[in-house]
Amino acid sequence: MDSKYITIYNEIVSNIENKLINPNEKLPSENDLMQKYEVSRDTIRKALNLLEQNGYIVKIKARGSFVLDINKFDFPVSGLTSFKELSTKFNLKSKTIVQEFDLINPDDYLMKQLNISKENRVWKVIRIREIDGQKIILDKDFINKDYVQSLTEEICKNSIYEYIEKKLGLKISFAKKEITVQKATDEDKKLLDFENYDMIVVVKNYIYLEDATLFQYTESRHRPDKFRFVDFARRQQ
Amino acid sequence: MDSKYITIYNEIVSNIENKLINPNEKLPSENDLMQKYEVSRDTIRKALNLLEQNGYIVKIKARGSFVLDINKFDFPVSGLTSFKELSTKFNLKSKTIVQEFDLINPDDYLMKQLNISKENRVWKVIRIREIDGQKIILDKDFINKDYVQSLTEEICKNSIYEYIEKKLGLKISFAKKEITVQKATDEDKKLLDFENYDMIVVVKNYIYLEDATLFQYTESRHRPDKFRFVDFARRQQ
DNA sequence: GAGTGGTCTAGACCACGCG
DNA sequence: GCGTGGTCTAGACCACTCT
Repeated sequence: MDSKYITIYNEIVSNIENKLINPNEKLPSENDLMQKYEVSRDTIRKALNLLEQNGYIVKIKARGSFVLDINKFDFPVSGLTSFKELSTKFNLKSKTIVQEFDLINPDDYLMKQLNISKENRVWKVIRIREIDGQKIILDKDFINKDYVQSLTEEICKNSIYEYIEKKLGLKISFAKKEITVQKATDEDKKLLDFENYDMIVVVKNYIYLEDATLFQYTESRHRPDKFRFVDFARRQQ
Repeated sequence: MDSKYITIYNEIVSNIENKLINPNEKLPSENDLMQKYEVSRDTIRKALNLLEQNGYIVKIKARGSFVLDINKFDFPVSGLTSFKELSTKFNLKSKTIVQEFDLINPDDYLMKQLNISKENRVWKVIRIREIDGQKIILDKDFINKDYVQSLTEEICKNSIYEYIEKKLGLKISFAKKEITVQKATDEDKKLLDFENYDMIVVVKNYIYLEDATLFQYTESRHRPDKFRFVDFARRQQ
């Protein structure tokens, strides 16, 4: 059961996405919305703040809240959205090849990345992502076994996220992401359809659970021409 | 005069940055903070929510709020921070060369990017950013003259942002950012110290004012080896 | 002057973690 | 069972825009 403000948020989001409210149009005032949904102003304000944070509206003091015409569906790699979620969202013909699936002892690099000791065990999953018949992305996932006891190759073919969140009930709360561009390695060139590029876009993801423990490190290596990252940033006051 | 919750936010931020509260330590509970600052709980919660959004803390239900050990100063290109702000923050030896400074009629590409018509006039500023003696970044700014009447080459040598925000009092509210990797152009290779790279990282920025009008389009072209983007993302519920 | 969003207060009940 | 953060309410005053 969602809270009231989440329900209201979702309703307004679908109104915007289904063009029941058009870009640049004004939303009803907070007072009107209070009456419409029969809640307090604070509840309305929570819903509107969420809309603002997620780039659906702008609130302008003494004027009202306005729908933005920034296309939300334009976001290929924003936030924490997984490959599975993205490809289903865009209806892409995609395929995942599990190249390697193992339970390993971490080396020094991994111990540092995952902030663990050599007693820990780590799931190592290497996957190749194919879109429209081209091998574009090389994903390397390293997951602390303390948090995910069992994992199968079958799960990796689908979505690890889905398994972790839905089956295990672990809650992912935030991630730190770093994007750099590096020389492509021989491995990159071997495993991907790399044409003549010599650089690769490396996205490192450090993924944290609700209690702020780091449990997964992911390195996502993209062919440069197929990489696109869109971000929506608000100016801190 | 800042509002109470902003003041409290700033105080806690400086406590965290000055290590008066250490990473992984627990903040006082909302109740304690209410008494300490003599404000209502709502005001404390606003301050804590800001801290959470900006990656300083995690709030865990029924346990408390905890300081994160993610280094905030690790963020080279996050949010809307300008080159000037970044280089002073990191004490980098940097230089800005104004390559071109003009008032132009927009071409088709620019009309589309800035969502304007051919009657509009646009400031065109091309700047080369030098760090540690190397020409690393090529910045192309296009600013709708409707919003910024006068601009000088002198201002461009410093910070356009500073001029716009402090002198003109225009408020930047949000930006849409897109990162891609492209083939470097001859212009890139001519104007930058490009060594042997043939790709360039292109960051397109669409910058909006408080009333949601698009007033600036910026294209920032980075030498691939010197590019780094760090992001902090929260999972939407 | 009416209407808007921004801030702030003082209460309330809840679900959850921990001891 | 106590303390925690999450949600919700009902009121208040302010600065600002619109007309």
